[in-house]
Amino acid sequence: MTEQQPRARRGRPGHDRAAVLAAAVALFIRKGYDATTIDDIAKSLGVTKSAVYHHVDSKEELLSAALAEALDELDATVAAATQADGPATERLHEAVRRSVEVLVAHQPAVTLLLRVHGNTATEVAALERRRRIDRALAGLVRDAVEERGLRGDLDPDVVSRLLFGMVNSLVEWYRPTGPVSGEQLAQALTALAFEGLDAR
Amino acid sequence: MTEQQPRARRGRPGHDRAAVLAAAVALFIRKGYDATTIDDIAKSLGVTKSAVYHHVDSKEELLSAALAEALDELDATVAAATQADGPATERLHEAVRRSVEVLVAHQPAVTLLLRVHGNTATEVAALERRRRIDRALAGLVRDAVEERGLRGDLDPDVVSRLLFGMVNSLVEWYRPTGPVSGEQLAQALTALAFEGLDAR
DNA sequence: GTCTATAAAGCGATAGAC
DNA sequence: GTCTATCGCTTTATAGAC
Repeated sequence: MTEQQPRARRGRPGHDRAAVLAAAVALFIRKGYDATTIDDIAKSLGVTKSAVYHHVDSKEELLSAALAEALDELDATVAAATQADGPATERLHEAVRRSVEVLVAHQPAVTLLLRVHGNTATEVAALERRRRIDRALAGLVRDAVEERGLRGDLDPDVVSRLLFGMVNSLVEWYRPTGPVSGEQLAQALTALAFEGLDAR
Repeated sequence: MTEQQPRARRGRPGHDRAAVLAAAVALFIRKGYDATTIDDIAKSLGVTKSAVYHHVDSKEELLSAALAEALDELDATVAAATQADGPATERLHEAVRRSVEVLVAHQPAVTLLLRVHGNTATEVAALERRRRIDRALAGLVRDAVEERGLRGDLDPDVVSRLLFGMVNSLVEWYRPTGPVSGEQLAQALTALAFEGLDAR
């Protein structure tokens, strides 16, 4: 996301690895990883398969790079929430808010992460990293319930699944270019989750 | 789901269409539709590819059957909530409760529906039916806000996405054989959504 | 950096025997 | 109801020219 536009040179496209990755991720999301062929990626860039293989070694490498981007961001979010001082309830609020920000800023990569099946070693490793993140967030919810910051009549593990299930569902519809800003979205989600939808 | 167990006959497995469908759906969920081969389905039943083709005409037909099951159930839920009498807020509560029930009772089929990409005509048609369902539920949320049954400071369309995004996320983790019953789950989800997580 | 050509393997689907 | 054998096509990936 740092640079783009291969500064159209007239004649040969002249793509680089980042351009191939971006094109691949867009197609992985639209068609699914397995249904996307190297030829699809090549055609979307206006080149042939061989040109794509000049920039990357394999199709799986493209998936791996996208998953690493998502996992690194989510790891940082969890680390911040786990290591910070203060009540667990406040740290949970912050973790939810930051998670929404990550999903908004890295929507393509996170979308792929949430759709991984575990068909290859790359995918299994990503699923394991994701499980660690989920466990850490569930621990935060438990702590918040124990310090009586959250209602105590609901199972903390179920609450954690529902809460972050709602957060993760954002990737299915939210687009930063739409009418809702990332901040509005985080506000609406935390309001729904912590205060509820009932009219006051 | 009406009958099962091909009443083990000793020797030839003797499968039927329902057994092939069940095996296929389980693999579609575990590996993804595109990554699942007819040979995978055959091997999971202990037969060869040709035996599978004796029961079904194509791989896509198996997906189509599962998607129809999910869509028929969700259509019925929406129809009940739309046509019932009474305040929209009460009908929304009921729609959420029934949606959870459908996801629990038809988890495999609904999981596939939520993962459809639109790569074939079958998938595009399923996505269109699903969009109609989502629109109807969003209309219910709007009506509930208008009659002041739900808080008015949040965008109804965003609320609808978040609420049913949370419901749909159930397919990613909930298993009827686990420690949480379907009723407990519906209770926890409606409590979170309408009352919120904050300690009273 | 991109091309043509091709190797090697996998996949959906069918034919015909038992 | 299941088998072996095979067709025809697609796909990942590589070799070598420009």
